[in-house]
Amino acid sequence: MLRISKLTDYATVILARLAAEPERRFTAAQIAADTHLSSPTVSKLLKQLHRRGLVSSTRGLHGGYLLARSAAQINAAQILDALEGPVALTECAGSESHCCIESSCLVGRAWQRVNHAIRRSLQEITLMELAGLNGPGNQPSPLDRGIPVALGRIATRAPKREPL
Amino acid sequence: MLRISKLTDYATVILARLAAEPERRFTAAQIAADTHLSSPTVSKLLKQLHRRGLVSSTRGLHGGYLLARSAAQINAAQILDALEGPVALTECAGSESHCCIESSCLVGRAWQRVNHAIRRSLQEITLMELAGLNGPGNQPSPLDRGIPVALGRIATRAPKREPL
DNA sequence: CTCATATAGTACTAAAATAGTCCTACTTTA
DNA sequence: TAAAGTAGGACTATTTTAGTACTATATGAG
Repeated sequence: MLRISKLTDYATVILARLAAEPERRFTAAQIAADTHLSSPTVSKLLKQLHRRGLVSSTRGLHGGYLLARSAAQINAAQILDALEGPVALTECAGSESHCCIESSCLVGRAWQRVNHAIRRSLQEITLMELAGLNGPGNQPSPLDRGIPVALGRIATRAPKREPL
Repeated sequence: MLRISKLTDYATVILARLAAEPERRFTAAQIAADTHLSSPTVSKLLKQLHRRGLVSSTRGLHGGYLLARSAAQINAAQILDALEGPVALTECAGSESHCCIESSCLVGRAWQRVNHAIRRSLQEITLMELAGLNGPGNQPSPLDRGIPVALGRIATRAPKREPL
């Protein structure tokens, strides 16, 4: 029903690998071998992750990649954003009038709120949790707190359905 | 970042239109005119919604479509399911061993939980809310209750990443 | 200073999912 | 029995996604 792209999934796998050994500098080839992903794909993703500031890189001999900050400071929303950009559940790009009638745009508004709710929940999920690195303590996830969605009554005037 | 397909969005628009006048029987052409969607697309979607039991249909002269049950009894998860089927955030179809290493599948497991959390939140959202039909009372949405995600520690044995 | 080993960036190709259209068959009622 | 409607499937085009290849640039070792 809701999907993330394969590449985003791969990126999470790659980040999880880096998170498992935060001190170690990995070459793209090493990660490819560890994750069984194709090496060009891994390179491509690491480049993208670097551009978005999730990993830091060193060029040249003995170069490689490193998590830019600790796994606890990286969350799922950031990973999604890095790979897929700020795309929303629905896209009603640009003009607000020729795509749908007023009632339909109210629907769009509702989706947008759902979108925000999901996004908030994604922000609560750290890479540490995604990577299963919660430590031996089995402490409860911060996600056990609830996520309010607050989809109350919607304004009468049709608002623009804009990306997240 | 997360997307639903255009068709699913359209379907919501169509359902919202039906919900606005629950007594009235709409022809596909009428809905198309109201929503400014193309008539073949509307027909296609209504057929699909009928097959999934969200709308009831009457054939022949003066036939048309009607919401199968009240807008309060239809939720967003049902709509998504009807249109997109039980697809999950990640798809690690079938075999569990040749797609990724153990740690990566732990990642998959985490996505699955996120998936469930999102799904639960979607189930809380009724068509009434999506259509902005909460009535003049401006009563708070049932979604103001929190949604626990419960992404705690994950098992060590790599589980299969299966669809929702 | 030069070579080997890495990342960085860009462009291209192939495959798959999505969106949209068309056509034919069946049903009901006037 | 004809008109107005839904039901269903097949087909096409478009877009997105995934994957590959190639070139440039940076770094450190000998």
